[in-house]
Parts: sequence; structure tokens; C-alpha cells
Amino acid sequence: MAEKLLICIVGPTAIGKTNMAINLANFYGTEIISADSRQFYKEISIGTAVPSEKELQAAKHHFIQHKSIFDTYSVGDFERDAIGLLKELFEKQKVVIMVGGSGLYVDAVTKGLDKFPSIPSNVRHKLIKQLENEGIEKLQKMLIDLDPSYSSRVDLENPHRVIRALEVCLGSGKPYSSFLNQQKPPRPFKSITLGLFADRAVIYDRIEKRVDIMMEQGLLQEAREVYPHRNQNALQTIGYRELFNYFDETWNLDFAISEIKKNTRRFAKRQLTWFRKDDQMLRLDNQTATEKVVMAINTKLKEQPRG
RNA sequence: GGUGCCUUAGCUCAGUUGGUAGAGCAAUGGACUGAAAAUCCAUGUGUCCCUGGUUCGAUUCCUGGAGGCACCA
Repeated sequence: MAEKLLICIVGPTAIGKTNMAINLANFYGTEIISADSRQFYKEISIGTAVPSEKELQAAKHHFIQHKSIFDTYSVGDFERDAIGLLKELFEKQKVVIMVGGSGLYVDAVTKGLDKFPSIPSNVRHKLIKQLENEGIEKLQKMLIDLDPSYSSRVDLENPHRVIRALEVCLGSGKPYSSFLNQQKPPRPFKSITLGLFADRAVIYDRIEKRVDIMMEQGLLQEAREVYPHRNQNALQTIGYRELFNYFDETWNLDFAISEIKKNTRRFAKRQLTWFRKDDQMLRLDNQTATEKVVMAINTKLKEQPRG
């Protein structure tokens, strides 16, 4: 059986990933897996730049708006679902496209996460309460005690990191670090990653224009509909949080919009930091024509038989 | 046309009794294995408008210009 290939398209927000994915999917006659941690949720579409109706018809997409903001859906869930779907798709396809700006989610599919036991959600809730009431120092001490090895490596100032490690320690009775670096079974496909890039000024310009377009498309109304549920994790999302502050009357609308633009720029910068460290990536200008992209992929596959 | 005030980082401004400068915001670099569009760490980037003078030394004082604002004509 010929080897299966997953083509991943990554890059900062608003760079043109959706369009590239559709063009490649059509070229290979295949389907698209979305690896975008916010496009999963059906209640939020304008602010997450979900592909348009027309784009969704141009190629079959998966993991777009298949969840609700009331569901909890983690990277681990996504990894499991995506690998399951890929198994099906590769039965009829030689090539599948994956596209998304969430670097961790892309890595979960291509490289795999270590297996962790599932932890009851009340463990985390307790830790969050403890953080609020007693501060981070208490949690830092607990982690140093329960997992000295990991505590010497982790960013102890980062509450999310500390709480995650602690919930595993407390929920499993074993150190968080004991679950890391497991032998992972190799994926039954090879993958190649295309990184789309452009000058920073170009990216920022595209971001600003896209935010204006989102507002014209009715982002305000969409945000207002989910406003009562603002504490849901899925709504800790750029474009919604800022408008919630406007609904609160703590910000005026113009300021909220400029904050959306600023926070999107910073998000794009973080994405660039993440993707920059992948030295296997095939880096492409965001305007590269499809035929040239395909040629670049073929060249890359020849020079690097294993992926 | 006259008088007064202003010109310093991308922006708004502070400051140096003469020893080449610093805040806020913006920005930049980085970390990150089940919250990841989240979360966290670090960083001052500069013809101090131009010109000539005084001075060991001028962004600072003086001359002349340019631009801006205000008031008077």
C-alpha cells in the first residue's frame, strides 16, 4: 500500500490558510481537517473566521463547528478524534489536508501527546479556587513537593502550567512528569508541514481589515448572543472578550474594536513564535500559487523520504 | 506681518542647574503536553527639528532658519 500523506498548513491568523487548504484539497481531490481550537464551536463563527458557506462547499471540512461552547473539548479529545477520522479518510484518500493556527493541536496530530489518565474536573476546580484564595505560592510549593523534577523545568509563574501538573499529580497519585516522554506508536502516515508567512506589516494590515469585515458581518450581534455565557472556556476568545467589556459598559465600542485588533496582532505574534521553531517546515510566501506549492511539496518529499 | 509657546522613541509626553536621555501605551523576543485565540516570562528600539556659535564637551545656553499651535493685526 502506498504511503499516506498528511499535508498540514499552518501560519498566523489571517494569512490565508483557508484558501490555500481549499486549493490543495481540490488539487488532490481530498478533504480538510481543521485544527483550529475556536472554529470547533457552532455558536461562534464570525469572530473565529470560520470558512464561508461557499468555501465549505468548495471542499469537505471536518471539525468545523461540530461542538458547542458548553462542551468541554481538549487537545487530547481532538487528537483522538482526528486520528480516528484520519484512519477512515486514508482508506479512500492518499492525501489529506490539515489546516489550523493552533500549533499545539497540529502537533498533537502529527507528533502525538503522551497518554494521561483522565482527571475529574472537580480537581481542577478546587485548584482554581485555591489559586484565587491563597495565591500561586501555595500551588508552587505543592508542585515542588509532588513533582520536583517537573517543577524545576516548568514556568512556576504560569498558573495554567502549575495547575495542570498539579491536577495530574493529585488525580493520579503519580508525578506529572512520570507521564511524559512515553514511547509513542508511530503514526500510520507521514506528514509535511507548510508554513505560510508574509511581512509583519502585511499580516497586521490583513488583521485590521478582517476585524472591520467581521464587524460588518455582525460580530457584535453574535457576541451579544453568547454574552450570558461569557465564562465558558470557549468564549475566552479574541473578538468576544473585548465586546463583552463593551456590553458591560466598561469600554466604548471604538476602544473595544481597537483592542480586538491589538490582541489579534499579539496572537499572530505568538503563533509566529510557535511555528518558527519547526525547522522541518516548508516555508512559503502566503501568495504562492497552488502549482508552485505542489512542486515545493514534491521536492521536499524527495529530499526527505521520511517525515 | 507681529508677539508668545512648542518641536525628544512608532504615539502621548517627562527630563538633563551643559557630561549624548526615560515613563505610559504601542512594539519586539521567548516559553508553553488535555484552558492553547488560553496562560506566562523578558526587552528601550532615539540625527533629542536643521544650521552656525560659545564651550574640553550642546539635546540642554545663544544666533539664524523650518514646521506646528495660540493670540494680536
